[in-house]
Amino acid sequence: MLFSTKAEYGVRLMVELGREPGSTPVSLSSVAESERLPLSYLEHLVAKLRKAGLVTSTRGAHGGYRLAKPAEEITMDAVVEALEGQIAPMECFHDTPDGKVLCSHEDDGDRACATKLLWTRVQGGVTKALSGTTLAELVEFAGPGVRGERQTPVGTAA
Amino acid sequence: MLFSTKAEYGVRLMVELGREPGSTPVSLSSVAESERLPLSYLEHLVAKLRKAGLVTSTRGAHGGYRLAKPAEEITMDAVVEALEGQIAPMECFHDTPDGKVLCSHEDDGDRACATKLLWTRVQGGVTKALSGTTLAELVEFAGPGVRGERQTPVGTAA
DNA sequence: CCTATAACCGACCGCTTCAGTAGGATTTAG
DNA sequence: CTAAATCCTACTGAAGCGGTCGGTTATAGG
Repeated sequence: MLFSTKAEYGVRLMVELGREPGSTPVSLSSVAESERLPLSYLEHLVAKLRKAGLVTSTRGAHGGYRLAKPAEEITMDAVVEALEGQIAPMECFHDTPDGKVLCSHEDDGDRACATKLLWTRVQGGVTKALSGTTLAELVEFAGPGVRGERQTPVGTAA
Repeated sequence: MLFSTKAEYGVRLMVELGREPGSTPVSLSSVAESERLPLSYLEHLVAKLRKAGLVTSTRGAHGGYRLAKPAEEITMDAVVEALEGQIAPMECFHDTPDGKVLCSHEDDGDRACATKLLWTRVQGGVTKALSGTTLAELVEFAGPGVRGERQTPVGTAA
């Protein structure tokens, strides 16, 4: 498996938040219920999302979480990276702040690391897929939620 | 990390075999030495490659491993899959024999799984990168090996 | 003020995988 | 016969995964 359920659950959580009109915060427990996921585990995941600046929280009664910016401006590479950590195909594969790709085995004399070409291509494929997908797309793809905000019900004739 | 060192080591091993003219088998110990990898660990990896039909072995003294087919005909998706197992972005994500993509959460009523769109794209990006790369490309990219078969030394003027 | 509801935080736990080691059995060239 | 090699199984320490638990803080409503 390329990713763990942290990415799966976390993305589902983000979609759930993205469904909400905007101003009203959504409680984790309601997300846990509608997605049938353990609340206490979601707490860990949402903490990562918050630290990454993707969601904001309001504490106390009637509190909950909201998207930090509109769903159209949230690309999934940021979301997945917040949840899973740096996305690289291989341990020896860091991309530096300035966008370069490094491989720890580069010092093997002058010859290039045999696998670098392959991992670079894989890296490219993944990041392209992730950064080319916005949260808004997923929200629309998922359709209306379990909760009852059924305006313009998708799937039925207008 | 998307992949473990099993893929890294295994690919390096394949490249090492791909460097050889063809008929003479390469012993694992020589691969282990030139790639500076633990021999006994390579044994596990090469077993997977052999079971996947990517390499053939000859036992006994002067034995070793050879590619089962020319490097141009070996695509890296087969190699990585042999080493890492089924390549899917997410646990709930199987591709059936007939090429379809399945998601375990499909039964959540009639609405599609929110994350399916995302994982499908990631899957596509990865498999495209892997299946679009042949072992021959990597062998050429890596340049001449540590062993002394220096005909047409790359990097020096002809 | 009290209480219910919520976000926060850290410790813990069983399980699986990873990376590697160890020891042996079998095959084969010289 | 012996050295070199593949082959096979079992084991191990460390880390991550998926999840639980208990407790602290903050806040809206009565």
